Amino acid sequence: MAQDSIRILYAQGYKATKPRKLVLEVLEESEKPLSPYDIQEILRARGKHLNHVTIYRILDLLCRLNLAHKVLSNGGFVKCKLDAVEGCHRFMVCQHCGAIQEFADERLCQGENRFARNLGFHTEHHLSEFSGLCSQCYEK
Amino acid sequence: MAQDSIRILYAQGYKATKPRKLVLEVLEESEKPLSPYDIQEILRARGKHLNHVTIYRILDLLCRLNLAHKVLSNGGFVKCKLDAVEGCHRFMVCQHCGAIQEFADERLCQGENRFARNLGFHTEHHLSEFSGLCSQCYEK
DNA sequence: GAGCTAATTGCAATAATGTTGCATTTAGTT
DNA sequence: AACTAAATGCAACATTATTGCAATTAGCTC
Repeated sequence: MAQDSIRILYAQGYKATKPRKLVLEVLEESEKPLSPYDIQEILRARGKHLNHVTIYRILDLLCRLNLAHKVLSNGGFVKCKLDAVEGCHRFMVCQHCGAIQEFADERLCQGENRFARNLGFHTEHHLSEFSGLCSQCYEK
Repeated sequence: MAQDSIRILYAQGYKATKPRKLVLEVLEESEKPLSPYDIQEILRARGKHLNHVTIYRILDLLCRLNLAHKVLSNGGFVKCKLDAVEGCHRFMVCQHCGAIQEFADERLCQGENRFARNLGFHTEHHLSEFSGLCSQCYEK
C-alpha cells in the first residue's frame, strides 16, 4: 500500500502532499515501468493535472528514499516492492508484455560481490535486469 | 583495436566509412561511457565535425552488432571489450572516476538464469551494473 | 479552524536529447 | 573513371529534462 511509503515520507521529514500521493498511487497500480510523462498522462485521464516538473521532482525524491526505482532498460519508474538485500535491485522485465517483477536473493549478491572483489572492485550497489519472457507470455 | 570492429562491419555487409571509424576510435580511447553528444564534442575539438544524427545512427548500428553497449545508469556508450557469455553484459562503474570495466563470468550467469527460471521467467539477456569504487579510487 | 512558515508546486522559459524525411555525398564495386 | 546502394548531412521537429522564481499548500501553533 501507498500508506507505507507515506509513512516513510513523514519519517524522513517530507510532506505527504496531494501530488506525491497521486504519483505513488499510479506507480502502485502499475505493473509496468512508467515514464514521468506516462504518469502525467494517466493522471490527466482521471482529471488530475500535475505539472511535469513536479512529477520529475517527486520521482527524484522517491528514488532517493528507495521508494521507487528507475528501470534502466527503458528509463521508466516502478515502485520498489522490496529491499531484502541492501543496495541490490534485480528486475525481470518481460519483453513481450513489459511487466516487471522485482526480486532479491542474498546468494546471487554474495556471488557477484565476491567476483567483483577479486577484480579489485568494491561494490556498493548492484543493479541487474533480466530481459526475457514471463511465464504467461512464454506459454504462447 | 578498432581494426577488429571494422572487420566485423565488413563481414556483416556494412561499409567502413570515415564517420564510423572516427566514432570507433573515440570509443576505443575512452575508458568512460560517452553520450552521442560527448562523442561529437570530442571530435569537434579535433577539427572533425559529425552531425549528431550520424552519431546516433552509428551507435545504433554498433549496438546491434554488439560492438558497443549502452551503459544504462547514465545512458553513455562504451566499446564492447568482450562477449564471452552470450547475451550477458556486466559492467563495473566507478562512482568516483566514472571508469567502466566490462567483464563476464559463466557461473554468475548460470546462477542468475537458474534463479529466474525457478520463478518461471525465461531469460534471454541479462544486464548487470555494479556501482562502487575501482581499486585506484578505493586506495584514497 | 484561523494564521503562520517552510516546503512544495506550478509556470514559463530554456536546454538537452532524440527522431524523421529527403537531398547530397561516398565507399566499394565494375 | 563511372556507377549504385549505402551512408551521411541538413533542417525541421518532437520529446524529455532542467532552472529560477512566484504562488500555493501541508502541517504546525494557537
